[in-house]
Amino acid sequence: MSEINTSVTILDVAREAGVSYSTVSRVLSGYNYVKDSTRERVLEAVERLGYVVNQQARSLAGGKSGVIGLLVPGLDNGYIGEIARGIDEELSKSSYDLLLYTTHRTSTEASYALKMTKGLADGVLLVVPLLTTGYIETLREQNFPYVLIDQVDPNNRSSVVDSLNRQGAYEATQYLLGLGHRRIGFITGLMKLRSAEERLAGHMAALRDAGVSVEEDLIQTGDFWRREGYEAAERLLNLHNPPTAIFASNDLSAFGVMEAVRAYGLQVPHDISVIGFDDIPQASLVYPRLTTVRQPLDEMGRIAARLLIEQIENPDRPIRHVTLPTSLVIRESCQSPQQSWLDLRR
Amino acid sequence: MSEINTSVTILDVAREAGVSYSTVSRVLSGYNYVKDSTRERVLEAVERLGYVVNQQARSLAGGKSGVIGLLVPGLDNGYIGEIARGIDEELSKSSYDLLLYTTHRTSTEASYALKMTKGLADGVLLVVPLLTTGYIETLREQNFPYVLIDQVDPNNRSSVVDSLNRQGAYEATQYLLGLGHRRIGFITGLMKLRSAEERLAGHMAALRDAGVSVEEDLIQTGDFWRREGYEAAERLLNLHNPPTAIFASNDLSAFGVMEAVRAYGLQVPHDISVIGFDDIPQASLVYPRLTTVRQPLDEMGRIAARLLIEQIENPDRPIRHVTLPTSLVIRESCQSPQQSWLDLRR
DNA sequence: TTGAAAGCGCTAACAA
DNA sequence: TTGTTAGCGCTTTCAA
Repeated sequence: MSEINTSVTILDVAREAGVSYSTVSRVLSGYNYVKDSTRERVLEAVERLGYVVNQQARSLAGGKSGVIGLLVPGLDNGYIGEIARGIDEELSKSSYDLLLYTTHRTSTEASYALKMTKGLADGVLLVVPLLTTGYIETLREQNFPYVLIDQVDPNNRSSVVDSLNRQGAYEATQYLLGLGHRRIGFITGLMKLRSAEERLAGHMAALRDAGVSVEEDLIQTGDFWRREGYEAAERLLNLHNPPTAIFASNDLSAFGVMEAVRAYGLQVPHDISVIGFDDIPQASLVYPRLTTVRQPLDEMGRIAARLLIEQIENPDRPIRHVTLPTSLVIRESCQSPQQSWLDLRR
Repeated sequence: MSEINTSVTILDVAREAGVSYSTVSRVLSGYNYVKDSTRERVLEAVERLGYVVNQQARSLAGGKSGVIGLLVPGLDNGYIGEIARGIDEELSKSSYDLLLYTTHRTSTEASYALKMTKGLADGVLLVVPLLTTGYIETLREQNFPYVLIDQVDPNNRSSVVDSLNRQGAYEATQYLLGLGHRRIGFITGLMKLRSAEERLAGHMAALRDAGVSVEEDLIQTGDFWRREGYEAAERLLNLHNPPTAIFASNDLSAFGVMEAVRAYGLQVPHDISVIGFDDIPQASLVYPRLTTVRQPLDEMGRIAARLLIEQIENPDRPIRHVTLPTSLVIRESCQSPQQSWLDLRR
């Protein structure tokens, strides 16, 4: 290996400034008991040599990395992007860097999470579906700072930032009922996830409270992805007596629904109303613009980042659970049921 | 899996396995000359103690961090997201982790870039507008691996992955001309950037080659953002003799154009055709679906990541410049000019 | 206010 | 095939 390593270390700076290298370290880490003239000389030397601190060494010696880990399933849906934006925004106000891990549904979350605890990161933000919760326990036992975003620790022992899924879904269904819909198709999310469960529960509760009976056929299983949304919508449209409105458990699957509706030669919202959940940026770009339940994703990210930093800098802080409100964003994908296309076909 | 304990080091593993700790190191770094029985004993001890390697220490000692830095302006446009997806996909096939830096237009790129060279990352991917190129020189001088994405080193001494901006723009304009448009508005990108320059050049060339005279009013300055797209479109629509088509230098500003057109009570494509550049995911979600020049962003990310890894693992590799083709994606936002709304108003 | 020195956990010569 | 031993660049006692 013939690399010329031109890297300047504090030793060089020390020599240049004519002080010991621990003094340089003190100046650089903002230690206060340094004579002003010394500090100045050191800073000058730093400048002159173009010295840049080596983070690795600093973290190894100091036990802190200045890095916050973010564990997400992948980058391929607006949902994660919004959360990441919020996190990034908050971190840019601090001195923490962001180390991004995508698990790509390979269920290696646990190993990533543990890797971060070993020096790589000072804390970790988890947006990962908790399919296996074992490592959460491990993080907790090791007293390693972490915050869950949009998911819940079944044991209620973790800091969490989420939103009122159940209530959001309740309001969405209420809205559809208010428009006059009685046959409402519902496409679930990935039912292993708490949020999916809660959205379904909110929907059912709204129906129940309105005295509308629940038909099993109208509840179709989805997984929060567009494709499943499409297919679940097909199943709904193929029913003997199809719904006049479809509530998809997130925007991505709502897009799939809209596609399916179009593929059936029907129109949103004239023939079928569609409502989503999340309000990712694309929701206001699709045609017709999607009516949906807004989850303040970016804010969830921001708050989670803030909680995490607090926890890192003050380890005794008790865990916190922050739940943000959702809100119904009414756009153009819903209307009162018209004379049904089904009737027309009869 | 047995319980994980943070403070387990290779020393503990060595003791547990009854070998020296360098032997443990050998086993863990996949060194081959280890007796099978020894390897087994070590691995067992690792398992039993729940040992996880400390990356910081490993990188400090080994001179490699296993991290690739990604420097981007921000996460708030589909463009970066697509590139990041490609990068992430490629990295997930390797053993590199991704450290994400967003500069938030604070022009601190240089310091981030240098920070990464000091142990934090083994190489860096830059998607940042090169407003100041000084640090690129520094990277190069230090022989630190880096690859530029969608931007060009004016000195031609860097590895680059980009696409045929000029030709893409040429084809887009040609397409509009083919539809019969003669008054085509053009909204530039941020003109400090090479890509913006090239797209304008392609547009002009197509006009010239078709013998269509260029009117200065029809070229409006934008900055690749939606808002400027909107405002530039307004300026075009306010012209005494407005265009029948608008070519925006990227999709984001094309969305702004569509909004402006709608705000003027006009319809895309009936009254005004709109064409974009990039083909970010949203382009096929807007209404009408946007006709645009596709840049294979995810592939650019993938290739850049691959080039970077090659360069890291084989420092003598010469720099490379990969230029990917663009392609016109015809959707629904363009049509032949109709009897103009302008005429109607007269 | 400063310097000396002991690590942080690991890799990689060099010996054995 | 394995052990010994320097460091990697920095932080942080402990003394002075």
